[in-house]
Amino acid sequence: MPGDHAAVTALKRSDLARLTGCNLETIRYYESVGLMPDPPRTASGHRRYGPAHVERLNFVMRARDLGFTMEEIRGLLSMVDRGSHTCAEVERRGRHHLDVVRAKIRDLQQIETVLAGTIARCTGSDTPDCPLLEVLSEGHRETMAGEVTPQ
Amino acid sequence: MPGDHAAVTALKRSDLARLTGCNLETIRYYESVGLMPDPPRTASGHRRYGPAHVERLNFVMRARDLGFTMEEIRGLLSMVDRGSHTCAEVERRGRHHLDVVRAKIRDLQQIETVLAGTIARCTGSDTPDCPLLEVLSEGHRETMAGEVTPQ
DNA sequence: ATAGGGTCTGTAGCAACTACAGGATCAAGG
DNA sequence: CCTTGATCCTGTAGTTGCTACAGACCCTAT
Repeated sequence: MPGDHAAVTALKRSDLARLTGCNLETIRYYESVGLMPDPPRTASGHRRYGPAHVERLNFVMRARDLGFTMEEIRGLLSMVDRGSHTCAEVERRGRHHLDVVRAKIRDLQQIETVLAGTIARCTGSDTPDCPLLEVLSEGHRETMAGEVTPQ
Repeated sequence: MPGDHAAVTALKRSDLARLTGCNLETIRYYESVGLMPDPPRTASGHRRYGPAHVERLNFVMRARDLGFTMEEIRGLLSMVDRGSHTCAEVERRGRHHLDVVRAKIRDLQQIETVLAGTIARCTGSDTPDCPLLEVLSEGHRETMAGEVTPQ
């Protein structure tokens, strides 16, 4: 009789990876950093996951897709886990993250402007003279893309 | 008689850092990864820099400000060092980088759209119900911010 | 001569994974 | 029942682009 009742719905790590699209190793990583709970194990030590783990991992991956840092995700999850979350607090954190995203967009747009404008002056010829190299060689740093948020 | 003729214009690492605005440790790092050449040393092993090093470091920092990866910067520099660069080739690499920058902008704008739209539905109240948490809990990953370029 | 700075090296840490080595275990076929 | 190949386990190293520290030198000024 292979497997008991509980094991019928139990998922191996590879199943969880397949179901969520998450990398196999990343699941173990999320476990090690506390984003995923330690799952129950078989007698021989193999992880067994249930529907709750699928939901949890999907939450993490969707937050990741929205660019939340692991620290932010950990914060959101621990609020939810403690049941101590309010819409106001989640919104506050969301807005903060939105500010960060918008700052990154602005930085990248600044880069795009300089880069596109410079490349537009390129001749595409086989001569060594090149507007882009000139900008890199003689441009003033402070007018290019001021101290950018770490990507 | 302190210092010979050559040493009059010689810069210490801290001088180079101050002149360029580059972090002191980063200079050594750039040296270790081959972006900066090994500078001449005093008898006791202290690095001494000249104007060429200032220019080189400024080039690296401006390229960094434009979001070029170290691999790309290395490539540009080695072309210039060999004197084998052409505007056409530099432009090609610049355009490639521009494509990457634009892809990042698109990804972030996608994130911004979802995030801003979701947060706009937040009530800011002390209830646990929250549109953002709902999106993270039940949203479909493929409609959020499709497989993003690694930031 | 000595006190305080600066410099030297090597190494560890950050985010957020990804990948491998080397061993244990599972599941299916013969 | 046993073998074989796939999967699982753990720990650890690599990635990018730095930054920071420890502990040992060295340099300069008083």
